Amino acid sequence: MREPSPDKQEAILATALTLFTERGFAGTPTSLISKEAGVATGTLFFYFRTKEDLIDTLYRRVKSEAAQAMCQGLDKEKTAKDKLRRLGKNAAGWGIQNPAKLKFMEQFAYSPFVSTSAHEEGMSHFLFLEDLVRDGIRNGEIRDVDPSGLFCIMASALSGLIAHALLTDDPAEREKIIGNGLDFIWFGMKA
Amino acid sequence: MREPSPDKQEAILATALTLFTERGFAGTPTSLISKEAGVATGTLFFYFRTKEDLIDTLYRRVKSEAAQAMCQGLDKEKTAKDKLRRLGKNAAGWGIQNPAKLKFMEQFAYSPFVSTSAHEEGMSHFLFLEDLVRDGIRNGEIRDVDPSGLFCIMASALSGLIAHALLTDDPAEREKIIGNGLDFIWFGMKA
Amino acid sequence: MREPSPDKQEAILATALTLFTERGFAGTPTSLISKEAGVATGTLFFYFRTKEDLIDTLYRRVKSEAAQAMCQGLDKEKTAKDKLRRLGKNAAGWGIQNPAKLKFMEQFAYSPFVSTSAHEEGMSHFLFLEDLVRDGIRNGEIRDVDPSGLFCIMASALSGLIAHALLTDDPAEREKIIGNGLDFIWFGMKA
Amino acid sequence: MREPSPDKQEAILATALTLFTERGFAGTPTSLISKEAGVATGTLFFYFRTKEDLIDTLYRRVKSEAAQAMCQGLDKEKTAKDKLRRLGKNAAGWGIQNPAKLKFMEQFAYSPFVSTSAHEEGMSHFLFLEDLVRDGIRNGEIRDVDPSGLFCIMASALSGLIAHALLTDDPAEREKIIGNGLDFIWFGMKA
DNA sequence: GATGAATGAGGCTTCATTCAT
DNA sequence: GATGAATGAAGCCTCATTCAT
Repeated sequence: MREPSPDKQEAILATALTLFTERGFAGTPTSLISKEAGVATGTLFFYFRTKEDLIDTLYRRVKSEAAQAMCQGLDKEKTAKDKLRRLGKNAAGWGIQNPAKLKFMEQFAYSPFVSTSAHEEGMSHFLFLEDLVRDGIRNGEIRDVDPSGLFCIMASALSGLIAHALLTDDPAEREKIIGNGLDFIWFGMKA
Repeated sequence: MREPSPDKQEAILATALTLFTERGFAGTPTSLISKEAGVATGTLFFYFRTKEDLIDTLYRRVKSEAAQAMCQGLDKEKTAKDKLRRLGKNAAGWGIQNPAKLKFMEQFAYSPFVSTSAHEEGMSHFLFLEDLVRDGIRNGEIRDVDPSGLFCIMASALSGLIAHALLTDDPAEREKIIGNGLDFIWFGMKA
Repeated sequence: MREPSPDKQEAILATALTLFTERGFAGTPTSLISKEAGVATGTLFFYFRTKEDLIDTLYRRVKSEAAQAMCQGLDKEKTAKDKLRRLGKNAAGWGIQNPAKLKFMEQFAYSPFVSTSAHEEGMSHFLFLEDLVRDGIRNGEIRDVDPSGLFCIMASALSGLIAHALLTDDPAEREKIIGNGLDFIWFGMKA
Repeated sequence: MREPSPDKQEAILATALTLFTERGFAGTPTSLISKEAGVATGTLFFYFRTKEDLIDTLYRRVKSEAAQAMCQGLDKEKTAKDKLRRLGKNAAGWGIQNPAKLKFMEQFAYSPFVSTSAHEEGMSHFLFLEDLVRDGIRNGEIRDVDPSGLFCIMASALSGLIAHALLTDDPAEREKIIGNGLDFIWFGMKA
């Protein structure tokens, strides 16, 4: 029990995720995090040098987890259309399963509290998406316009879509919303 | 803004806008705002009861200004397609002219520092957009799916588009990016 | 009363002097200083940016005051012998009148809590003493050896002398101790 | 001292000596001492009950070692003059060989971090010096004034002398400085 | 003997806000 | 209206010390 206990570190991270999304970064005292996580003040600073270090670690993790969730089964799809649809479904599914993490990502995507390096690392996990768009253009499935622009809009649209899907609790309706949203995105992109 | 201004309230608002976007809300002491605005500490609290009151006022103003900018000449357009295109151009144009205000809006769109009432008031200026989508569906120009979903994705896509257009300094290229982006959105929506 | 009140700053300095000598620098919380000085926590940091700034200011003041006290009437004396004796009496007199300041000087003379620059400034007030020794050597009153060495030993001896004189409360005995001590120093220096 | 040492207690003491003189007592966390000494945090507290206990032990040791060094060959000298000169040379020699220990002694001579009892014990090793002065007075070699006053000034002067000798690296010059300084002291004391 | 994760009191400092002038 | 000295609650973080392993 006195060996490095991943439990405490995990408890701190999980608590911080919730509190940061609920109350914002500056609105969440480290003392509250440690109290809610059931550890002592000092313990938080044993695992994370500073409060910034804590949110940075959290940001990297969440971004990385989100990226991984989006990739599931992506290589099984052949066409760009299918890949994008699978991607969109993965993203929507993950976002709906992990609304706190999603909200955290959106809230801190432009936050000055997250270090530049963490922002960059977070971004890096999603670069493959741009290649995906590029490939679709090359083989004629997707409209031949600036791929980074397409990608950027697609990402924004997807995020809006998930946010909207989260407004309902009915799985069937969600399914429909997501389907319609992915149609929107695909019609916007296809050649 | 950094010179002794005849209108101290405006100086405070302008300075706060810049500093909040550059350093975040909690990262910006009111003392810094008053110093940069060239007024005394107490003066800020004469015009704004609290720091929250200041950001709230700012938020309402910026949202309202953005909404007004988007409406320019909207009633001159007849079809939903033309209305949406005009709208998109207005939005992109305003965002590019006022990047600080745009960044401020995005950064504080989900911020707990802005009061719920300010958020609601901000949102209210954009409700007419949903009607616009609804009308388009009614007359067959726009795909017949849940209008609020369409609107939500459209807004997100537009925001991503502007952010992307801001990355370049070349007006011609911007024009092209915006054109492509508006195409994306229209193809995603049209019947 | 809301105009810059030298009273509060002075109260803080006086309280800090006492507490630092009684309890050491690190042993004295800033909260204790402000409480004893009758001001709020924040007031201390309004007048002194940091705790280090406070001790630095104190150090500069005390050193400067001590130096000034030692110079009193020095130019009225003609010979090096008389000058040194007057100097020694001044020093002893000041030290006995201001034991807290003296203790403070000794305690923080080598302290890493006082900045190098404050140490240097403090030292600078006493450089004239070395010239005094140098003059004495030149006119043959003082032994012709390295003046900075002589000065250094003289200063140490003087400090030990005052510390010893402070052990008694009887003014007459003090007078004798100081007289004997100054003899010691003079016999050690004279040609 | 910085390699894994067979004797951890000694490693801790040696490291603490250096760090305390370099950074002060309060400026040196026990965690830093144990890290630099190459032991675990807990190990320090196995050998020393508290941080105060550590500095106390160190103080007693250093004072005792210094006293012992000063006594070397003292009984071989016959006259008070010779005894004092030998004493001075011993002290200067030791101080120059052990500048860290000397600095430590001076820095903590009045420190509230060192317990009263350690201060007293440290002082006790030097009491024989006062007897030495007393004997010199009795047999007419030394001026007949209060012996404790003489002793006190002598000690201070000696300390200043060593500090001054440490400023140069040239052994020959040091020799001269020490010689001159011991002359100063002797002339100040002799009958 | 030795380790180092865990503790929590307490330190320094910031900063929104007030109010006498 | 405007000022800025003054306030004190509250935040982040350090660090001496413990104790299960």
